[in-house]
Amino acid sequence: MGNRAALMSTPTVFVVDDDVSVRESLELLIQSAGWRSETFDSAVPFLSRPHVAVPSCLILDVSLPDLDGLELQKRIADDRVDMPIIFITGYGDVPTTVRAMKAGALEFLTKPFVDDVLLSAIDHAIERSRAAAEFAATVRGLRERYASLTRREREVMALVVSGRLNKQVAAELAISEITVKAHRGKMMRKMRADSLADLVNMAATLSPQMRG
Amino acid sequence: MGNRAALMSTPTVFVVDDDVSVRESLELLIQSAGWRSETFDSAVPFLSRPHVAVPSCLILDVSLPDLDGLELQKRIADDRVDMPIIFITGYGDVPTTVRAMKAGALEFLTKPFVDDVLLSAIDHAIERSRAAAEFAATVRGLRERYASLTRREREVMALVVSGRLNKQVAAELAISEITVKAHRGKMMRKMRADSLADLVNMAATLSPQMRG
DNA sequence: GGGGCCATCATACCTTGGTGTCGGTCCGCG
DNA sequence: CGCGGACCGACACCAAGGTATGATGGCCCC
Repeated sequence: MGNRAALMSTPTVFVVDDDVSVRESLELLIQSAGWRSETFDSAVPFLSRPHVAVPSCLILDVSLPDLDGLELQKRIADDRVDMPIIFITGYGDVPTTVRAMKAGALEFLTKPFVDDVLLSAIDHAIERSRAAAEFAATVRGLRERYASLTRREREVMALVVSGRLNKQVAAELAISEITVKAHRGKMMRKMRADSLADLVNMAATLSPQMRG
Repeated sequence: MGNRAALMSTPTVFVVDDDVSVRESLELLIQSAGWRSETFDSAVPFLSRPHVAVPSCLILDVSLPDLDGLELQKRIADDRVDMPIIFITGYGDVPTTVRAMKAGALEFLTKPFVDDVLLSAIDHAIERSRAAAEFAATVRGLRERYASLTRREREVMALVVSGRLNKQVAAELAISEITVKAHRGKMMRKMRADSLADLVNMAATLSPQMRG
């Protein structure tokens, strides 16, 4: 138990702001609060940085020399779902704030802000990042298993989770019931589902990917 | 089919704003777009108005004489989940905007705004209201059925949706398997679930209420 | 041509789920 | 006190799920 904290990797707080004095003071604040920090003076270098495998968040200035903050937010929306964004800005207007929040920003702060407000926002962000990463990993695992199914197995799975009996599945696919059982068994093993309830929940989590 | 539109009740747009000229112009705008409208000069009278049974939304001024807009939003958050809020304000500041959006506001507009922007916001709001009302009705139905279960039936349901076999349920509850079957059958009928898959989905929808 | 994968089906066997009927105890309520 | 409901359980019976073994044929690729 003693070295568990040492083994856990430290969350990273990214900062993208074109003002060097802001970067420096934020870096100091972040590191003194016990997180790792990495700063960038514009969006493009940040985008080319490889992803990290630890909980993280992004403190992002709205106005930037290359891509502005909202653009950057759009770029990483699909890409890094486990990196919540905290916006900071010198002169914030309402429409920009609304756009940022609608696009899923966790927080939107105007400079100057109280340090504690930012620190607690980071706290929340890291916590959310952790949860999002965990969920993403689950979904990734499920998608891999689903991808390993054959077409028939997928068809059987879809009908089974919708509550059809083997007999009905057989009728809808115009095959015999025993064949359905074969597909079903193989599918359950591939999905590593150890009960129908399990499978239904998996399908619910997967439902966005199952349609596409 | 011909009189179906006539039978469908018209969505209602509520307006709470202390400026009479705003109320009047909004009323005109809303009604000319084909919706019903009801206006209030402050929060309290609005709160005492009975709920409507049609899709609806609320156009809400941030600053009001009695309860301010954010307070009112808090009050109706649990109460009227099917009434999305569109904020309007003369002098909007960023922190207020953030609070409103975090609390689930659909839109936050600063006066003066383009009519079309508001109209399309109302469109979205009504659509969301419709969906929310439908979902709420589903949940209400499920909760009623769940409430009609006896304690034992609920215990059996919880174990069944977690993937346990009747045999295992019997062991965990220290009763015989045949009794589990009896409870299970009665529970399925009461819940109007016609397959295990069905029940698992119901339980997923109900899960917030099942814990509490 | 052979090996691998997929899909199909069959036979046989066992487990699990589901229902109906019947009977019993306990408890609370009018 | 009697009634209803919850809870428990047994017997019987049938439907559905699950697995093992084995076999056939199509297809693709080396």
